[in-house]
Amino acid sequence: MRSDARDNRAKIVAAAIDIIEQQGTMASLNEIAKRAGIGPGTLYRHFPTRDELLAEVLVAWVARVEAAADATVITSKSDLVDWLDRLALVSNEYRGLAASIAAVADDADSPLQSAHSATLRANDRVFAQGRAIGLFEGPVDAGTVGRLVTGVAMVTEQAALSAEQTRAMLEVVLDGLLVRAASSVQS
Amino acid sequence: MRSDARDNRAKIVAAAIDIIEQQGTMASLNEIAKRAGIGPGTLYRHFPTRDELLAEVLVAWVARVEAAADATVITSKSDLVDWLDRLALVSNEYRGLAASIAAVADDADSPLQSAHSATLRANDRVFAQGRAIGLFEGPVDAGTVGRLVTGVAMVTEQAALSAEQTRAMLEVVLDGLLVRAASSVQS
DNA sequence: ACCTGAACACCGTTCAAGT
DNA sequence: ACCTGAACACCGTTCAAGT
Repeated sequence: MRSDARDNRAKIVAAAIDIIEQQGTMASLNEIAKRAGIGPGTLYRHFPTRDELLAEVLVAWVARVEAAADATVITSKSDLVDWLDRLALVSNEYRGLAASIAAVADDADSPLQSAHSATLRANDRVFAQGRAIGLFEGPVDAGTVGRLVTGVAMVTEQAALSAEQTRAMLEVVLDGLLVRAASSVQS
Repeated sequence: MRSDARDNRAKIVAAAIDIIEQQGTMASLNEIAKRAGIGPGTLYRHFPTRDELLAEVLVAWVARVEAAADATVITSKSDLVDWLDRLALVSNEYRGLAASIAAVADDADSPLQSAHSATLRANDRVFAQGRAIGLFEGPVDAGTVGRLVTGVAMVTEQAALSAEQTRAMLEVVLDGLLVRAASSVQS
């Protein structure tokens, strides 16, 4: 890789982080190119699809999601709600992010796959803690949980819901999960 | 209203129904105008915003939602899941519909408000049946239910989920609602 | 090998000019 | 009073021409 190419690539990613932070995952690629000080063709040369660029922008995000899961200690049911809440929040860290990741759920070859599977794994680990301390016993389908949280994140963004409205949904979701997994703790 | 104006309005709505059925709520307005055989300016004269046009397209849809609620008889918990399933399906009748309606949730003056409140009322009536036959006793927040179903509908579309995956989410949601409303029926 | 930027076919939206 | 359709500022995307 030539040094000017390497420089340009870095400039594109920096500009993308900047602009996607402000405008969301659907931000104009031409605008990102302009902000990076390069021609649109150069952006396409380095990132033939929007998702490839987005994947690069999300590298730090994925790390943060995994760190959040690692830092989470579950000692009660409300800790699990807190976790789901945090996950929904993080899924909306950039506008359109939840939708961008959801759109890729069944495409194993997508450059965004690591972002998608990172949230699944994070969820899995946290729920494993819940099981370990006896909050429930039966199986909890990680896919269903992930999809529910994504759905909650998507409405939250689209309808500009308050934190309380979002949490109310997640409490319902968690209660549903716990009943179905034969929770030993009620209410 | 002049007769040519009335004709044009009807042609626009017919074209909009056609094209929105195929392409979803975000279909190109210029394309709708072209299909209607009129200039784009004429479309904007009759429908200054996309939502005003969409509201017209949804008149029949709203009637169908209310008819569906009227035709629904709840005799068991699984009937309620069936209802939620039906509501999610109907929310995705046009691509982008769930999102279009959600975006308008807190705007009482939106032309789409009748579409939004129709789903809320429909839900309310069906859940009232559930309460009447003793499936639960406590209050169920219609807003929370509506948002959850919308969220489920949105992920379903975005991630191209199967009917089974969607239903799995709705079963969790309903169980959560019932626990929180002090259900007298378990599993 | 890589970059530029004009060009293409589209958007939504407006508005002078027509009838 | 209503309609037309060219025009504007934008998209995403491509590709000849440059270095």
